[in-house]
Formats: sequence, C-alpha cells, structure tokens
Amino acid sequence: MSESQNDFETAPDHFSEELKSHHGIFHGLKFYFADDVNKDFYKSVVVKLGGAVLEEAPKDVKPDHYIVSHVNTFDLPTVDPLFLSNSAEQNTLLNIGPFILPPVNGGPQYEVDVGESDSRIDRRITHANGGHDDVDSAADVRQSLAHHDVASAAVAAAAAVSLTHPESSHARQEVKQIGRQKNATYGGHQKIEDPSQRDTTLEQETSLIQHDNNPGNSNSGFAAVGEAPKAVLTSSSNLPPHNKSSFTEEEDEFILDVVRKNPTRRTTHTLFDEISHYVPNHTGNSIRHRYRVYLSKRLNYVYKVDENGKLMRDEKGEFIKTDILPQGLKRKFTADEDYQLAVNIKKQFYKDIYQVDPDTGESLIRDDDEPSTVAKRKMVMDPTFIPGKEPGFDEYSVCDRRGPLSREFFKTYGEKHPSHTENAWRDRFRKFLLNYGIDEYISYYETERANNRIPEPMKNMTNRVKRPGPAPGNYNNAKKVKFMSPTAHQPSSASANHYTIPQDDLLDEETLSFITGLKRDLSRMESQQSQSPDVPFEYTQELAESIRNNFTMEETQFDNINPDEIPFPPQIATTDLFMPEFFHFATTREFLNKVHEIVNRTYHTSQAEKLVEDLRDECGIRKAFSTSILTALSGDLMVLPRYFLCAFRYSANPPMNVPGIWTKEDDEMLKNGSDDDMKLLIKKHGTGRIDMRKRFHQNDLV
DNA sequence: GTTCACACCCACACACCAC
DNA sequence: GGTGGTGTGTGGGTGTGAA
Repeated sequence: MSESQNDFETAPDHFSEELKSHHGIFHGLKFYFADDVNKDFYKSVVVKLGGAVLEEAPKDVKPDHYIVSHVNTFDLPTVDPLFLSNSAEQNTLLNIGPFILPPVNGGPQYEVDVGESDSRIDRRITHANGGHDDVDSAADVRQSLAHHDVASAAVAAAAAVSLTHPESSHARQEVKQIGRQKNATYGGHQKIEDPSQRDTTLEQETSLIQHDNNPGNSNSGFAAVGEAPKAVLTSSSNLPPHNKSSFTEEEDEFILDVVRKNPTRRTTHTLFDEISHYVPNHTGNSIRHRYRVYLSKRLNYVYKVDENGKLMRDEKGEFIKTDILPQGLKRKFTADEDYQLAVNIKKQFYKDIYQVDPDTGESLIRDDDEPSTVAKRKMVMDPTFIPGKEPGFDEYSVCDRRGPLSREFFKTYGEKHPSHTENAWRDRFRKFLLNYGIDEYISYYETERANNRIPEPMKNMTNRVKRPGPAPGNYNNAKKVKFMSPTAHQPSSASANHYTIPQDDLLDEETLSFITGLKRDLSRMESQQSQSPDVPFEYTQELAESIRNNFTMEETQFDNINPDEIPFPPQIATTDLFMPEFFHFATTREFLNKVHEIVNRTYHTSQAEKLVEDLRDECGIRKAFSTSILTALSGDLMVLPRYFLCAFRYSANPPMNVPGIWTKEDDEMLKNGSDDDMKLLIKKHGTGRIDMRKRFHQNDLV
C-alpha cells in the first residue's frame, strides 16, 4: 500500500525509484501537455528523465516538439501519454509511431519514422496527405467549436476519425493493446472501484487520461454546431466487413465521460442503451460490456453527485472530480440486514401477540388506551393468551405466523434503516424471510456467528414465472431498431445503418448543451472566450443574445397571465397527458411553481432523461408529453412554464401564436422558406429561435 | 487458442396496483 | 389498510461467433 493514496498528480514511490535509475531517455525532447488530468505527474516523469516541458502549445510542426494529449485536436504531432509512461516504465525511448494520435478533424496525418534505436527519435514528420505543413485546418476546428460538451463532440470526432482516417484504427489498436498489456502487468485493479483497498498502482497513474470535460473547459471539443448527429450517422459507412465494429478511442472516451457524469447509473443497462443512441455502431449490450470489461479500469474519477444523483459544481461552477464512487440504484441485502429484519419482525409479532415489550418485559396495555388501540390490539393478539404467562422473547418462536404486519411497520423501519426503501424491506420480508422462515434464519445466522463463520444473506427464494419476450437487461439491436424514427429523413450518404436521435431522447447531448449554454453559461462562455480568444463564440453569443432579448420582451405579454385565474385542473389536462400526481396539485400556481423550480435546476447534457423523469415524478407530466413539448420549444427550457401557462389559459395544446412554441404550421412554413412565411416566423419567434429551429430540422429532431 | 463485440440470462431490489 | 400479484430494470454475470 502506497503512502501517496488518492494522488493523481504525483509519481508513485516505486515509480520514482525507478526513475532515479534513468539517465534522461527524454533528453532533447519537448512536450506540451494539453490535458489537465495527471499533467503534473507526466511533467515530473518528463523532467526527471531529461525532457523539457513546454508551457505553450507549439504553433507549428517542429522537430523534438510534441503535444501530449489523449486526443489530437491541434493537428500537430500529438502523442498519447502512454508513450511517456511506457518509455519510463521500460527505461527505454520507445518507438513513438504507435503512440502518435491521428488528428480528429480530418487534418493532416503524420507519419513518424524512428531512427537509430539507441538515439533520439528521428523526427521526420511528414504529412501523409501530401506534405502540407500548414496547420490552417486547426483553425477550422476552432471555427466550428462552440460550447459543446466534449462527450458529444467525441462521438462526432469518432466518426470523423473513422471516416477520414480509416488507417488510423491500426495505430489505435496498437495503443489500446499497449494499454491492455499495462493493465495486465499491474493487475488491472481500479482503486476507484474499491476505495478501501487502494494502492497506488502505476496503472492508476498512467492509465489513459481524457481531457477535461467541464463545460467551462470545452476548448478541447471539436464538433461543429449541429453536426454531431450527422457525423454519427455517416460513421457507419466505415464499418468493417464483418458485422462488428471496434470501439474507437473516442467512443471509449465518450462512454467514460457519460459514465463519469452519471456515476450512480454506471451499472445499469439503460444508461448504456442511452449511450448507444449516440454511438450507432454499437448496441447497449456491447457498450455496457465494453465498459464493464475494459473501460471501468480507466474510469479513474467520476463527477460528484448529490443524494439525488444530480451533478454538483464547485464555486467556479465546474464539476467536482472524485474517486469515490456513489452508490448504485439498488443495494444487495446483507446477512446482517436480513438478521436484523428477522429479529425486528419477530419482536413486532411478540408485541402484537402478548402486548409485552420484548426488550423490557413491560406490558404495553394501558388503562387509558384509545378505543382504536384496543380494537387493533384485539385483532393482533392471541385470544388464548393469559396475561403474565407469556414466554420470554428468547423462548418465543414465530412458527408459521405471517402477519398481520402494518405498512406503518415498514414505513418506520425504512426510515430507521434507510439503506433500503420501505417497499424493498417489505418485499424482502415477503419474498425471502417468509419463504426461508423467520425462526430458521435467526437460528441459522446465530449458529454461524457462534461458530465464527460468516453467515450469508438469504438467496434463491424468488420463483417467479419467466416473463415473455426478451430477458431483462438485454439491449440488443432489435431493441435499438424500436427507437428508429419511421419518418426520419434518409440522407443519401447514410447507409442501411442510418440512425436517428429518437424522440424520447429529444434533448440530446448537443441540443441540451446548446440550451444549457443559452440559459446559464453565457457568463462562462464569455470568460472562456477571454481565456481562449482564438475560439470564436460570436455566433452562439449573438444567437443567445437574440433569444434572450426576445424572451425578455415577451415576458410582459405571455408570462404575466395570472395563474390564479386559471381553474385547476385546467380543461385540457387529460390523463393521457398527465399522471395522477398532476391532479394532486391544488392550484395552477402551485403546479407552475414546481415547473419553474425544475427548469431552474442544473441538468447536465447527459441528464436529459433525468429532466424528463423529474417532470414526470414531481409534476405528473407524462414523459411523452414533456418530450413533445420540448420538441415544440426546440428544447428551450425557459419557455416551458410559458407553454403550460398559455395552454391552460387558452385551452390549446399546443398554444398558438406564442413565441418560442413551434407548431406544425410553423415548421411547415420554415421548411417552405418563402419570404412571406419567413417574415411571419421572424415576427413570431425572432431570428435567433429560427436559427435554432433550423438545427432541429437539420438533425431530424422535429 | 485467444480476443473482442455482442447477445442473452436471471435473481432480485424496488415499485405499484387491485382486491 | 393489509396482502398478494406483478411490472420494471438493476446488477452481475455467461454464451457465442467472428476475426
């Protein structure tokens, strides 16, 4: 066990010792570190081994100069960090070729020849596309860069790379192979998977590190606005001849990024099924398998979430990294929990039958008991029981008594033992404890403990009829087809594997990122721009400003309807649109307040599903309805309260002639694009929203 | 023979509903 | 309101076939 636990930034002790024996294998080489994570560690490795660290990124291809990153976004010679760690580990300057990363945007491909085996790298870097030395294509990347989440960008990049650089897959495979060898060398343990057994393995320190995914640091992104889904669509044209496609490094990073942002769902099937919507070459099954078998070893950290699974941010508004994994959605019952449940239920039965406290032996019968208490007592206690003749609790056996056991019991028990819900405790009692036998399990547990053995929880007690259809947890292609839009436009370039973003996932990575940016991240974008003045945000800012100005002007006209004047439930609120929870609200105002509260929360791009679920769970809005509304709003959450206010007020769904709410007619007019139609649309929605809507059309989201 | 993508399985935790 | 029935999907796998 190392002393440098939980420290990504420092070379581990055993590694440092090894480094001391080196004599500068990186001598003469200069590295610029583009990734933040583990930067200090790699810097220390380079410096200790005779290399130099560049504080600024090279502007052009130079001998001896390399960018160290996980992804080549600079269109300059970029080397995977594994080159450093593997070279250091083997005390040899390795062949850099397999570690050179292809540019992600279709820029020039570099070939690196290796010279004498015992000398510096012969850095004869050439452009495979004809030897052009210019790096103007990098500007194209930046030109297309907006405030997108890196995760969605990564998918586009994956597609772009596989399209433009089919030959690059070989290099990636080599790099991946090296990574696997490293995992094998160091046992492949993830300390993040088990914080109690941490050791500072080299794997921990040198595993593939991704770029920073905080929204405020999206300058490592590389997808053009509105292009991610299209890039995903066309990526299938690069499928290998067989029906299985390898996972690209970018796909791997995308998967890891989404997992990091949904740590509580890391073991679910649905998360990976959702990911598969954005990774069209792979099914949810295969992506989950990929994560479980390979990628989980590289997780390294996740983003901190609160008790509701929502991402937390620090004072700078950035996500908080942690190597402590949060609990999953379900917890297995332990033997201790089973035993405590059995004992507590036995105590409850004892109390009921004898009306005596099993711990103190005192009678629970009082002269001033309420009539209802007396009545209840008569229902549960043994009619043949003679007070004072009750057995001691240890002598008492539950035998075949199964109840009654009040819901209140499980409610209280769940509150006292929050490791499982009230329903889960009750189900454990019904399905396991009753089948096993309360007395039997208590006896088994105590016997095992008395013999210094570890008792096991109850298992194999469920015996339910096999359900028809595919087994649960099977997210294969057949299921994926279910989500394909029958009305989706088929681009001529798309193959038979054409895949569209399903309506249920309306707020895809890109779109919700866009909306989130409009709504909350303007200031961050501005600060980011000041940090990276070469990254243009004019378009997004103009658009955001336009929409924001429109919204402000519209507020007086469309948002000032007094909800107290709208009777609740409103006329158009039918059960096909709303769930029973909706009808529990007392007033329209109360409902709208809840909607306001939800849309003002912070939802990350990868939590679109959670947003829709929250609207369902807390407002009683059916998922299909909320997604259809969000479609009409082009995903702009700010307009959501207005939608309900106007729909309820005018009994129209969707409400007509309301800015920001797109009707079918509006969409038709936008498609036709005649001057008159466009004038009307500009008058209604403004140019900003029209631009945004066009993206929805371009991406088949309408 | 090995690796990897993908399909498939199933016990069970948690939930909801009807009687 | 206690109870049984059952829906859903998590959690943790294994099986299969292509390369």
